[in-house]
Amino acid sequence: MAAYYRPENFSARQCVGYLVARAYNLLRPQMEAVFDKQDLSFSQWRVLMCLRDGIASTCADISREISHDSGSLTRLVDQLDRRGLIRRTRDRKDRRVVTLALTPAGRGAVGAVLPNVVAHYNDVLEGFSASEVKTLVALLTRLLVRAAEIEKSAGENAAVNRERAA
Amino acid sequence: MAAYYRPENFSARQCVGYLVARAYNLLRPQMEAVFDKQDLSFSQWRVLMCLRDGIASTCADISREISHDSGSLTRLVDQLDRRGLIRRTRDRKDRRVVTLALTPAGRGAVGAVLPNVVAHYNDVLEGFSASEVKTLVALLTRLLVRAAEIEKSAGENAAVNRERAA
DNA sequence: GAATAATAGCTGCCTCGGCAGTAATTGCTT
DNA sequence: AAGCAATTACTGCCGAGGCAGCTATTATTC
Repeated sequence: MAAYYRPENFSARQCVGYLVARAYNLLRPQMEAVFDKQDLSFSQWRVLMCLRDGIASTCADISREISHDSGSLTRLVDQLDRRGLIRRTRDRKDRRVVTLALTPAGRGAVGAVLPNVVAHYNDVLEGFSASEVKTLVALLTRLLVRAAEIEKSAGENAAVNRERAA
Repeated sequence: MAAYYRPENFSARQCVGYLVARAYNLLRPQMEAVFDKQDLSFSQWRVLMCLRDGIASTCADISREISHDSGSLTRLVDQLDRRGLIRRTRDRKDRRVVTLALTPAGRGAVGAVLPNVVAHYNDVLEGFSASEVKTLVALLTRLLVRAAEIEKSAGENAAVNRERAA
């Protein structure tokens, strides 16, 4: 695309980033309320979903998936481990890696909250047709992929700069 | 809509909330990097944009717009005020209210960063047609409106419960 | 094969932002 | 008119999460 936004006619309310931030800031506390009964946080839930859906199974992969730094993830994993919802296993082949897995209790917790999560998202999507939701999901996914690309190339540039400085 | 999601076939990657969170977590640090040169934070930027676009002009309205609590907003306003980017004025009609306005310096700061902001968002939207962006903006806006409705009714329910408890 | 780089996970430290509580002001009720 | 509820802005307090630094392990390079 040539260039959708221009400085002359830029307005926050038409800006994808502004809207995403606003949506996140509205949805997140609502999700926290949904998880409150089960004593879970939204971030913990995201970790559980990564494991349940097979999106990622090591600390490093999960931290990339949910954009948390590795330190923050260690603490999240600590909490879930302490409550017996997940299990840590040191990898045999690569002994740096800790592989995570849902325990039966963890699967149970997910099953217990899932109906409430589903109900809330359906509530938020009231008035949307199925095809509209599909479109939204598809567009957000594309945005995501692109943003991750930018992230990655920014990291590489930083590495190059570090090298130049040395 | 009947019910888009169901517990049986729910997957995180197809979930609007999961995608919004991921998008936010990717976009936000990128925006922080854009503002870094001007010593602005993304949150400060959002306040400035509210004022520039006439979205809101009091602490209370801005705090609702960006979903920050009033305490957090006070501190954001402190920072911007201290740097001379905005001006606080106690309202004459309603003396509880503090009305905010951009100073010339504030307008200058916005103008200085705006091209970089625009450039970054265009970068993120590479590969999107203009109509796709319009669709995404429209769908996100509808999601937002609905989420705000839920937020509001949740607050009313809480008030009712408080009353019942009393 | 030794040296260097890169990656995984972990630990202090610090900032941002949410929560609860406060004072001042206004609106509502009766 | 008077008291009660609601709203605005502000202040301590605390937790979540980012950053820098660390060790252990693996990959790369010479």
